[in-house]
Amino acid sequence: MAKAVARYFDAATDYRAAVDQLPWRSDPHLARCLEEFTGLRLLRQPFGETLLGFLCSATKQIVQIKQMVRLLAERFGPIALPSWERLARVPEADLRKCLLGFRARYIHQTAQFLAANPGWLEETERAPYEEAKARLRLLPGVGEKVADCVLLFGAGRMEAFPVDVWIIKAMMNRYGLAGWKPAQVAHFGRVHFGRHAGLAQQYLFAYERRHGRRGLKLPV
DNA sequence: GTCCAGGTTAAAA
DNA sequence: TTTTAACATGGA
Repeated sequence: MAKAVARYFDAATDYRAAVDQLPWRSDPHLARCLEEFTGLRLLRQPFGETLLGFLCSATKQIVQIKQMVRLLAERFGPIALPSWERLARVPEADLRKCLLGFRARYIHQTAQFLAANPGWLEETERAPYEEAKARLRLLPGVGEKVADCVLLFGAGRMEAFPVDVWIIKAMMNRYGLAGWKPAQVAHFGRVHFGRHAGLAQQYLFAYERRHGRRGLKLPV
């Protein structure tokens, strides 16, 4: 498990330098997260696989997302995850059998689009952050959050700051941003955490998953 | 049985 | 422009 994941770490990233540029000196909560999760690393997964994984993620628990991805690999891979080229030849009804629910349509339509536009995904991966994000958002099922996840974990863009329910909770519980909407939280995150906001996001996420389980209000 | 899960979309206000 | 509901499914 650890081994399989480890090959996806981005060894080229200088994490010491990146972490040092985060505002931990003026942010006690971030400092606490950095201390508790020393050695935390970002995944660097293949771009297309990351897109597929996060197209499965909407309002699903992580264990269930893993299950969906595993079924896709077993059913259509069959060794690893199926390519988009392969997925384009899979009927939507067959995708639905992988517990995907309404996400099956997202994957099906995305596969059709990618099949009709060869090289589009590779170009997107190479594009500057804002442009890459805008392109990804053209795909059905890809909004702000998923686009940022694909760029952070699939392209190593550390300026991406995905805002999910855990980050909403973290901002509410640790930063007093109760009632803030996702777009507002995203803006705060980019401004407050800076160039490596995505790295900070992972620390906040890890901390909130460990300590913020259940309930919206928690002792800080 | 009810609520929620690493959201997005289209319609309605 | 902002808010609301629907979307599928399974675990807590």
